[in-house]
Amino acid sequence: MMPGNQMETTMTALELMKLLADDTRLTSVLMMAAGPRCVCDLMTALDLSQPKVSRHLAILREAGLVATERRGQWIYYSLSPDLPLWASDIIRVAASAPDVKRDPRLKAAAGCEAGC
Amino acid sequence: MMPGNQMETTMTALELMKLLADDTRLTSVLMMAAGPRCVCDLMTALDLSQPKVSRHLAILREAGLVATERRGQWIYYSLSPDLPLWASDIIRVAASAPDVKRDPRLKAAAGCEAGC
DNA sequence: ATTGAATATATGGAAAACCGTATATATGAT
DNA sequence: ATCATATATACGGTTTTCCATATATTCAAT
Repeated sequence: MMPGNQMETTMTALELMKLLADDTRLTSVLMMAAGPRCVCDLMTALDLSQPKVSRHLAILREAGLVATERRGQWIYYSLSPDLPLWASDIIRVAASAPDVKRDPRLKAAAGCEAGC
Repeated sequence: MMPGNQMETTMTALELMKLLADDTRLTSVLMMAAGPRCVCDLMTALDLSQPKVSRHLAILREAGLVATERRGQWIYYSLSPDLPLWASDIIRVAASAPDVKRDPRLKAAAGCEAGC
């Protein structure tokens, strides 16, 4: 398989809601909405174990919500470039919810603070 | 307790996603976005058992997403009038997803066809 | 007071989701 | 070739969610 491929081009509203109905996945997606993130970015920002982050990212990837790009030693995740407009709109609006704007985990600057 | 009260005024993005991450609840909410619906409306439109609809509506009500109003023999559910804008925006955008627009269950005219 | 219709809740079980731990793979450096 | 780092997956168990069935409540009509 070539890198940067998309597996799913269609997505239902229900499927998107299920993907976003988990704290790890929702917060990861909201971080990616501000730019690509590698796994260690998310690990440190969300203070979660590596397998946990990786497994949830795999779910997002298999659903076609996020795309991956390898850069040397690590892999960057970002929102899929061919997301339908309604889906990226929902993510954008969710990012405007007060509790999200207040979330300290999302205030971390882009780029891995752990030096990875 | 007085009728038409709201129990929860705050809601997080994650909580909303969890509420919408179930087919019965999502479709019910999308139907209510077009106007108030009684339980029998939803039962017939979605072809679901009464207890199933009622239980999911209770979940939406307890979360403060929907409000109820009794009219004689039956009870109308509608989107809570004091939903934050971001939440109603997400519902509105979800209603624009292609699979939702195509959903035959949502094409039923307002008002109970079963004559209730 | 009884009945029937509409709605709500309780209960037990099945299915799905999530998690921690352990292990595997892939890359880059020595 | 070996090692360290980054990431992915497999496994077993726990928790959560969902469901079907049965029962309770509430209102209106008689």
